[in-house]
Amino acid sequence: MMQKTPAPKRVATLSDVARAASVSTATVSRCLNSPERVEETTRQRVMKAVEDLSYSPNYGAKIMAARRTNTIGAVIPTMENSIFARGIQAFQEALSLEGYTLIVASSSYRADLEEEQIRNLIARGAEALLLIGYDRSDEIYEFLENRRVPVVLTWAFEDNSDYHWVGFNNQSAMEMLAEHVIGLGHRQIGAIMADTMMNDRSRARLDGIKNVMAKHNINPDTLNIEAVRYSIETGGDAFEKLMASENPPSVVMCGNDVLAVGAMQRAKEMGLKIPHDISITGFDDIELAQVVEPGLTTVHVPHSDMGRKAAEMLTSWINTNTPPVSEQLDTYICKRGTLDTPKIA
Amino acid sequence: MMQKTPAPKRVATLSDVARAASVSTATVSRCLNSPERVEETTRQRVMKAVEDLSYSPNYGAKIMAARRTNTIGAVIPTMENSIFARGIQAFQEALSLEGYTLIVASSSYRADLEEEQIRNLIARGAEALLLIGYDRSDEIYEFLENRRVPVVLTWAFEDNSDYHWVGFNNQSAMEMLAEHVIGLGHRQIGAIMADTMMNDRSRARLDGIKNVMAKHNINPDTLNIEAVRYSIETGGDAFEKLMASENPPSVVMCGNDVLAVGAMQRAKEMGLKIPHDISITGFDDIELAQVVEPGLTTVHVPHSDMGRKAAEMLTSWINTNTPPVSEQLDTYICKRGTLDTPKIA
DNA sequence: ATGTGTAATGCAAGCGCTTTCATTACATTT
DNA sequence: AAATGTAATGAAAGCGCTTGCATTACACAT
Repeated sequence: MMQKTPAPKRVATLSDVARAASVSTATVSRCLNSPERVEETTRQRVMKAVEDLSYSPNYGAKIMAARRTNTIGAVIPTMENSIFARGIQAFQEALSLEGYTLIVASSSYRADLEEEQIRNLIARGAEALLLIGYDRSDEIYEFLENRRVPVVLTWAFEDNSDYHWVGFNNQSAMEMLAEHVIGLGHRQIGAIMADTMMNDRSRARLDGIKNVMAKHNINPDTLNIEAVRYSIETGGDAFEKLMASENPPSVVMCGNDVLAVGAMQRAKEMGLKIPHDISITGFDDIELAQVVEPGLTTVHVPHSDMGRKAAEMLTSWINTNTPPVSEQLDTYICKRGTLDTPKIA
Repeated sequence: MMQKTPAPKRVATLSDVARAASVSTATVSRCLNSPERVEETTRQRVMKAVEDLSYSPNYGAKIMAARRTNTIGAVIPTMENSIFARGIQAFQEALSLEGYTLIVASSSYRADLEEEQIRNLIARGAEALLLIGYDRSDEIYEFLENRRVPVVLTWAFEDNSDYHWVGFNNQSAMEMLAEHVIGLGHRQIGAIMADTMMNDRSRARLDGIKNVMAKHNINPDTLNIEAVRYSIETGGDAFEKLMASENPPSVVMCGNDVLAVGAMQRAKEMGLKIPHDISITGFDDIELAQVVEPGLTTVHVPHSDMGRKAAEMLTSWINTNTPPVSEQLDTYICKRGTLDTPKIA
């Protein structure tokens, strides 16, 4: 079987089925989409033909004729690590409850690719979109608005915004953590963040740290920042660089858990005891954070809630044609074992 | 903006653009799909109209008219943890190099959902499919064959098979690990596996352990098995159960890394030292495995290679209409710190 | 028998695009 | 000036489906 893919025989269409079952295409269509509207005996005959011919509807034709796709799209920066996994999983579960299908695309944190993916999803018939953060070109927002596409922005939150959000305030979340860190006595702080170009979440988190430093009369310019791509490896490299600087930090605050775990690993390799010799914090509270040792002190983000609520907002928006009200979710500090008072020099 | 979604004004179509630019729809289509075939000045006029109207092609119409989708589908058991993430990421990167788009669906390890998703992807125009393992109904294989859909099976491998594979032999991979484990002196073995119903990988791995036990004259019936869903939590619970049994194992071999990490965590909570008091092994070698402490001894699976090769096979199959030859990839034991000789009772 | 209401079915238009084939416009050759 | 070739464009035929409307079949009431 499948050995030599025989001459590409045409695939069965609705009218093939109709012919085989000696009915009209309309009847076949109804059998498939609203079976109660066709008589039992006819339906059985039709279904048999469907079966025999391995018929499967052509989606293109279907959405064109029906003008509905029941599809919602999401474009996320990456599928590689699990930062977005839990949220998207919850999103998709909630969507399927409402009868929608999710299609996901990833942008590799690149604005141009994201834009392409957005257009792609729309072209593919996505009736609404979940997007991460808000840093993107005016053109694409304009495009979305022209097409009247319901869009909900997640993983961030902004008051008095024209957009619709379900997320959290990255800056104040990080401020909370920074307060805690500085309260513990840390003065020399290092930061490992994602590149802040076109990454509003990362930028907000960084601003959070700086704000709190300023508030406590620590010159924000003394914040030693490494901007890198998200990965365990790069997190480790950044950590090493930070520690090699002339005023090595007593705490390294990381833009997310992946980076933090990379830093932790490298610290261990360098013979540093966490948190005795060096404190490290993360952001996101993904699986990884509770699995490393010691457990990573991080900011807990309500991934599942966010996904679920985003789904509710979007489906209700589609159904009622009324934009939903934005919703701000809470984060909290998840204290585990990587943060302590600074080591006495 | 977006404040109250005004009356759902019709979205621009190709002919709207054509009218706006005073050309025929054919010309607009050519501008978009083979710009070199239309004169510079005309093209500019058309592109301006496209821009002005925020035109975006209707995918349904497009695939219907062009009879091509440039889309390849994959259905994976879960997106939640990162077991499949690296492989799929590589798959998608390789595909996009060839000009294909990937659409992913997940089945939650449920055969019925997987079948639904497969039909869905086909209906949506997937020209080929990547599937995990081979446990699925005859009907769906028949369906796929009738429709002449190129399908490559991954994460497993079988010789002399009618299907096309790019993967590895789960059983012999696990046998290799079991040999090592038993060679270290372990006799009382525990296993935490995914439910083996409709999960060929899990079944093969389990068989691997039993085989090697038999070979070394250890009664395979003494293998203490816990079958659970994949998660850290359930892995921990299973571990606890295993240790509470009357002949607690000196080593717990887990069906994958997620389970193993769960077991490790619980072991620590129970005050057990790894690997001194208890040895634990995993399977997959995902990120998690190198991050826990001690590092998890596990079977390394060539995720990225598998994804990349699967993409090559599928695109070449589509292009040449010739099924590719299957490819078996190697796994190896990744020795880290969770496996040692059994503790002397 | 005839009339009426209802459920089952068919007819055919049209969804928005691509593509073949024909036409037109223009440059080049004779 | 006529003939020829070439590049740019347009006309129109579908692609496979849904669905509004028309038709038919049949049960029941008159």
